[in-house]
Amino acid sequence: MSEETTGTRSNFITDIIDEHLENGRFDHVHTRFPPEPNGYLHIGHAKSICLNFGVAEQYNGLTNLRFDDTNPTKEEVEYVESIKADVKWLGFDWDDRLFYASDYFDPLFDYAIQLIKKGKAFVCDLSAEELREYRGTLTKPGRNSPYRDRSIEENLDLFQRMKAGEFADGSRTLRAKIDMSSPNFNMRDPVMYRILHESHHNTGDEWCIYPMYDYAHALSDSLEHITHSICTLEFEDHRPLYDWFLDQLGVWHSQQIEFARLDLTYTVMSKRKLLQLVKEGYVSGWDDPRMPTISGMRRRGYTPEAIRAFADTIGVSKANSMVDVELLEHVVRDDLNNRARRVMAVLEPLKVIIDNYPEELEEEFEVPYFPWDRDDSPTRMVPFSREIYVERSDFMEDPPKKFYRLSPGTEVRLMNAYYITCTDVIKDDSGNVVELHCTYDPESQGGMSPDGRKVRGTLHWVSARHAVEAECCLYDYLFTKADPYEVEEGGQFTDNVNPDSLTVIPNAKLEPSLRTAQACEPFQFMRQGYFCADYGDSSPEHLVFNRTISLVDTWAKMQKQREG
RNA sequence: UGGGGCAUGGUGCAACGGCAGCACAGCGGACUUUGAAUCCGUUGAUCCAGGUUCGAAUCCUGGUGCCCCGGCCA
Repeated sequence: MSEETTGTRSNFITDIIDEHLENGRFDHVHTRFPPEPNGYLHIGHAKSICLNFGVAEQYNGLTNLRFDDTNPTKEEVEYVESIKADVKWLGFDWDDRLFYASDYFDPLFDYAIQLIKKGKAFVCDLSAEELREYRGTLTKPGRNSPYRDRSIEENLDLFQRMKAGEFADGSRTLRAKIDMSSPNFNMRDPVMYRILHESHHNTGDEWCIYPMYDYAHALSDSLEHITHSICTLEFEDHRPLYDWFLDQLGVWHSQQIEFARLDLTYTVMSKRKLLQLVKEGYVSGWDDPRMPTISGMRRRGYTPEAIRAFADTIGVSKANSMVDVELLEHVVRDDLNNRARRVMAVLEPLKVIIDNYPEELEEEFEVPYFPWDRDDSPTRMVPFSREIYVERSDFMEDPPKKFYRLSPGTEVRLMNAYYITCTDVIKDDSGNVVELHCTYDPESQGGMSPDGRKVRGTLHWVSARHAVEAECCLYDYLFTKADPYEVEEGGQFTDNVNPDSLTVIPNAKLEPSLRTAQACEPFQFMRQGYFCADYGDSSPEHLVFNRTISLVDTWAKMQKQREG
């Protein structure tokens, strides 16, 4: 039923929800997307966003955006702004339900008092190192803190004074009183509050004690009456603690559900690692088009629809897996194929002089942007003249078999213009081809000849006199290894950074219509790939285009196979 | 036997006791004013061993492999 209306497949999460709806555990669906504002969102977060918003939509439910901002040492407003922008850009709407865990510091404090009064929490004076020692090991149970049996009154007093700022960072914590012999570390009297004399991006200096994730998250979900709290696999062990807090307090009890995070080949997906790439200058910033961040992908020319289609395609499960980046690329190409205007641009120009074309003559051809829909497509005028540029790789003096492009004596079609035949090859002293001379067939205007003779090769071109120059950035994978973490002894993932991930072409030749391209507006440079003007660096005076992704290149693949 | 989780073509996801299917990748072909797109065809999988059953990817038992957990991070 829900499948037909949204196109979303069912999965183990919708199975759980269906069960809850049937057995009456819940009568509606309310999810949340809870990022910590300590970095920019990446494609892995996009999966989670699509999941949370998608599942809610599927059940006519709601989704909150909540910033999980309980650690002021890592969080910044720059990040909250970028996260809001990214979620919006992806096409999701939290309406007026924008929350911060830090909005709940007061009620969270009150809940902590309640737990103390119930004898379920205590102030502990153990140092961090001592606490680690008391916690035990994987196989050995922990030991009770010597402060575990403080009176409720003393705990209340101490906790208030922690809040009042009487104690130094790290000198005391508030801990839940659970079970130091639990095989699950999260239940060995976990820390609920730590002292941090640190300014918070949202609450400023109002607080010097901050709640820990497990405590804050469970209760934030509860306060917002979230039904299904969807998170990643590593929190599976935390669920008993999540449940414990809510049970002890007897409050609204959300169901935590864990799924496998996204892992992509040739990509790192941890905010810490991405931050390192930014800080150490491997990329120009969080929104560098090579980054797997949502802002990087946006800048590169991916559309929100493509990213959502990708999330849809990969599905969701509990199995750790590594998605092949080619799947992402396929979805991006598929999306762009349907929306990108077709234009002509020459990346590596080779001058062609058409000897029998009149020197002063200029023609303009009206060319549709969507060639498969000639009648209804918008068009633009493309100028033609005696000297044009073609792609250097479209000429070979000594071509192999099945090379359908230009070579001495062969005839090819200039897309939407004329047939030309190469008559002469001009080289410099070192033997490099610098210029081609051709003749054209005036009868073949528009790219068809009246005699119907077949011309196999079709080339894109740009009139030299009218060409607009642009910088073009071509991107390759940021890493040379499918798994960037596969390193030599003592190495680290940055050893696998691809030194050729960015190729800048300083002066590509574009057809003049591209002068007015809008940032992020998708174009297909025919026979090359999808490109868009860079929203940061491009201007009418200095055009900069990013290659979003190349076209599938069967010819290049054949060549490679021949070599290998 | 510390605890928790996961195993289906090369990759990701379905099949919920009844013919193992979809997408990507691969391979072959058609078409083509993009060596793109499109269209058609096609190779290829249930971790292992037992058991229950007329029938098991699915249920049971025992193995094996991989992932997560000893922050006052999230």
